[in-house]
Amino acid sequence: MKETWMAKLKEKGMRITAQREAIVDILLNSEKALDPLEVYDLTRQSHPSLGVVTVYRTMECLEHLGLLQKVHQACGCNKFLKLKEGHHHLLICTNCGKAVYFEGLNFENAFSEIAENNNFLLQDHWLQLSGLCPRCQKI
Amino acid sequence: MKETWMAKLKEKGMRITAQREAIVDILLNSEKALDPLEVYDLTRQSHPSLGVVTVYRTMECLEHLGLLQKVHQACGCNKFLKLKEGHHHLLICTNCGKAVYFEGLNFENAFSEIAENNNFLLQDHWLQLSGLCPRCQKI
DNA sequence: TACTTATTGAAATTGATTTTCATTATCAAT
DNA sequence: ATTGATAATGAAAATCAATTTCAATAAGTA
Repeated sequence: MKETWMAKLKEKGMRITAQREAIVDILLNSEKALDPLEVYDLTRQSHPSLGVVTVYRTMECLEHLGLLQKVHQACGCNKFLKLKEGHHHLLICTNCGKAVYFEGLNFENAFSEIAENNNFLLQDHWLQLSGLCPRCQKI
Repeated sequence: MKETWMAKLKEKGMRITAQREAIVDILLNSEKALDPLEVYDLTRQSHPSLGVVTVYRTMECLEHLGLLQKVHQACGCNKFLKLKEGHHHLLICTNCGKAVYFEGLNFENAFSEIAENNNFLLQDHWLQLSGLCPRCQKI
């Protein structure tokens, strides 16, 4: 996974640096969406000299490369999650933030119909479920 | 409509002021979601001495009273729209921002099933469609 | 190894939002 | 109507996230 990400960076002419590797490590190992300042704090534990700006810039790149996806939550709208190819709908734990991509669902037709009924030309949709993950239900 | 809103303010022990009336007018007459600074600019056209702080505070109250709903869009996550009772799903124009509540849709069961499949306890869901409104399709 | 150029991080800047506080205005009780 | 308690207002200061600037540094190719 990490190899894929670093290869994609290189492919775009970007350089592999210790900072970028550390940031990527944090993002790939997190099961919840993180905002730049959270990534900054986590990454600095192993890389204290890291600057915030680098985190902002790196995360912006990763989003443009299609490796990260922006996730909106009650606790903030600047959170990013590793993108799973082909999946855009998330189930998010309201307690710990754990995010899971779910599948086996096709609402496209229903959405188109609604748009038509309102004379809109459908371009996109946004669906997100939230609740308690298995672990947080037990606490 | 405005009477209902002002009555609700009064009911909660809040006072009716010229500023609040002006802000409520703007929000009730807008067919798109607005953020505090947009409301500030629009309201100042008829009420130049208005302060930004008052707009922030008033909108926060209106949200707590259940009269305004927060709407997240590509163009910002601090936008507020008058809440239509019982409706939470929106169709939003990507060009002009026009927002329409739609109905005739019940995904509750499908959503519950997805949550169950992932061992999550469903608490909430968030669905928003976006596209071009009738007017913007013609431009 | 040297050199080109992308990357970095500190500091300054911006822009939105919040807090503070003295002044003003609302509204209930006279 | 007048008064008075107190809610509301708005200017200014403070805060906080995010962006820009720029000189120093490091990556990776030649």
